[in-house]
Amino acid sequence: MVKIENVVGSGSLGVEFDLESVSADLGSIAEYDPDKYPGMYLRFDEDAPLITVYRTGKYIITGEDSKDEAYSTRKKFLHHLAENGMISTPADDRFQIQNIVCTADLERSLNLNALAIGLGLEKTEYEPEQFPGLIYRSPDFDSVILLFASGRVVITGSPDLDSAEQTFSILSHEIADILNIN
DNA sequence: TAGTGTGTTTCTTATATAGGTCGTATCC
DNA sequence: GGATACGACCTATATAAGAAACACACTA
Repeated sequence: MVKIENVVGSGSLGVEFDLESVSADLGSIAEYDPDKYPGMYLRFDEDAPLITVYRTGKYIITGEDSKDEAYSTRKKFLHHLAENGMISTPADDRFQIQNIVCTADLERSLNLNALAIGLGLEKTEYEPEQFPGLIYRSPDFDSVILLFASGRVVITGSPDLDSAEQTFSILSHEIADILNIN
C-alpha cells in the first residue's frame, strides 16, 4: 500500500507581482520577508499547504497529500487573487505536479548491507554513519527510493501515484528475489 | 591586476523515514 | 549533582522557484 505524504506542484501566472504590496493586500495569510527569501509565502489556514509566490508570477504549492487537493488549493489560490483584482480570470497558469513523496511498508525487516549488494552497489548508497537509510537509484525508475531496516520505504521524485505504485511493485519483487536467493 | 561576465551553489518550503547528538526537564 | 527521559534538530532524498554569494574564466 503506497500512501502519498507530500505533493509539490508549480505554475506560472504570466504576470509580475509587487510582492510587497500583494502581501500587504492579502493580510495575515501572506508572509513576505525579502531579506530572508525572495518568495512570498501564502497559507489560507494554520495547517493548510504552503504556496510560495514569486515576483515573476510563478508559484509552488507544497504540503498536500493528494493530487486532487493540490489542484483544489491552486483553484482557491487563483480565485483569491482574482477576487483581489490581482489577476484576470480564467487564468492559464500551466500548473503541473512536479514531485510526489510516498511511503510504503514491505512488512519485513531488512538487512541493508545485504540489500545494497543484492540491488547493486552502483545503484545504491548506504552509509549508516551518515544516514540510516539505503538510497536506491535505478535507471528503471523515475524516482529515488529510501529503504530502512524496519522495512519502511520512502519513494520520492515520482510525477504521479501510478508511477510510485509501479516502482514499489517492482522493488518488492526485486527484494523478494534477493532474499529468496540468500 | 582589475573589471566583467558566466556558471555554480546555497538558501527556503513541504513530507516521510531513522539513528545520532544535544539541550532541557524531571526525579532521586 | 548525577541519571534518565524526552523533545528538537541534524543527517539524506526529490522538486519547483528567485536572489545572493561565491568561484572561475576571460579581456583590457
